[in-house]
Amino acid sequence: MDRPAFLLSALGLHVASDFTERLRPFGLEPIKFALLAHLKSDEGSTQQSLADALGVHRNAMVGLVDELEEQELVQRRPHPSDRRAKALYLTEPAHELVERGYRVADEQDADLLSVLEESERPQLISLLRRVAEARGVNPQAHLCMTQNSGPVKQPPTNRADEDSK
Amino acid sequence: MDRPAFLLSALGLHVASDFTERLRPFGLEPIKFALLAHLKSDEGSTQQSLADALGVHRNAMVGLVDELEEQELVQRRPHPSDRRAKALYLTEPAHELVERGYRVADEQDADLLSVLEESERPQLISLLRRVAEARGVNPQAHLCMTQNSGPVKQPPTNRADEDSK
DNA sequence: AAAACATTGTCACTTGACATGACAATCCAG
DNA sequence: CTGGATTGTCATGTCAAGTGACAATGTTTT
Repeated sequence: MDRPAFLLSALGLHVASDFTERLRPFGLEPIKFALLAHLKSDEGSTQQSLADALGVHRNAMVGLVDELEEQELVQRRPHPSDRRAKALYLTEPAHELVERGYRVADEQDADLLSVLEESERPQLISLLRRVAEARGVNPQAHLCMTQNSGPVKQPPTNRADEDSK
Repeated sequence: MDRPAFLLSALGLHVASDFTERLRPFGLEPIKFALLAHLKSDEGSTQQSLADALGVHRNAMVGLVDELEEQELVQRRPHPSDRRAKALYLTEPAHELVERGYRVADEQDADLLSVLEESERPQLISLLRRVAEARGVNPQAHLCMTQNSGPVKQPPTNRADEDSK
């Protein structure tokens, strides 16, 4: 079975599930890691804007933030300019946790590429990036790991509209 | 974000979801396509052996076969040598449907690789295959698309047990 | 300013997938 | 023949994800 789609799908599932396991010892799920990482580079943002950035529904953010707040990783503070919204902030432990999460990701990448020659690694990355770009793949939708955000938006097939079809 | 794990996960999700959509017009879900395809190359097998091959639970096969039987794509016949088991067979329409499913997969592969130069396509496939092989990725677990079959079994990291860790 | 409408965070509810456990029928080992 | 395993089936329980509604607040229109 040398079908690239097969390979990509199977590898993607493996990688996602593997990442989940690697994060588990830290009491962190991928989506929560993504949330914290986003927050770290954009503190004070609202639940809504974070939800948009992560591709999850506003309603789902409530439970997510509830749990992270209970773990003392984020704080809900009143938003300075909008009394409807909550401004989210990381605690100090959360900052460290995000760093560790990135290190986990680094390790996974290293393990993944360990079978390849040094020169092949950037090749693979480049090929993947080009395919992902061409297909309009959302670069962070993978952390949701749950449902997919609806049907795949079809990029115009790239080849000048295909022969017969 | 040039992390290969990120890219693979995101691309895998895209590809899986895309395949689901491409199959939808035929009234077929990926897991059912996999089931029919397996059956085509191994007619008369039991639900149990098919379940093992596809990585789904025996209980789940019941509903799957129920629906496929209702669509007149498979038949349950008494197993010749084991009166507990059912032997599964494809109907004629199902044979054609599997062919069409393979053609859909071919089209998806072509679309996926269409951004790459001719010479790069086998490169990507080869790199993916090697990584998948090294990580012990089950070549067809991707069609389940639902949950993952538990924690990823860790291949021995490939590099002579890593420095410090 | 008032009224109409949109947005934010929250909650209750429904839906559907998935795993678990039990069961009868049948097979197989001793 | 008896005890234990296997096959297909069903009835559950559990849990996540989506939907709709809501109060509070912000924004736009008149």
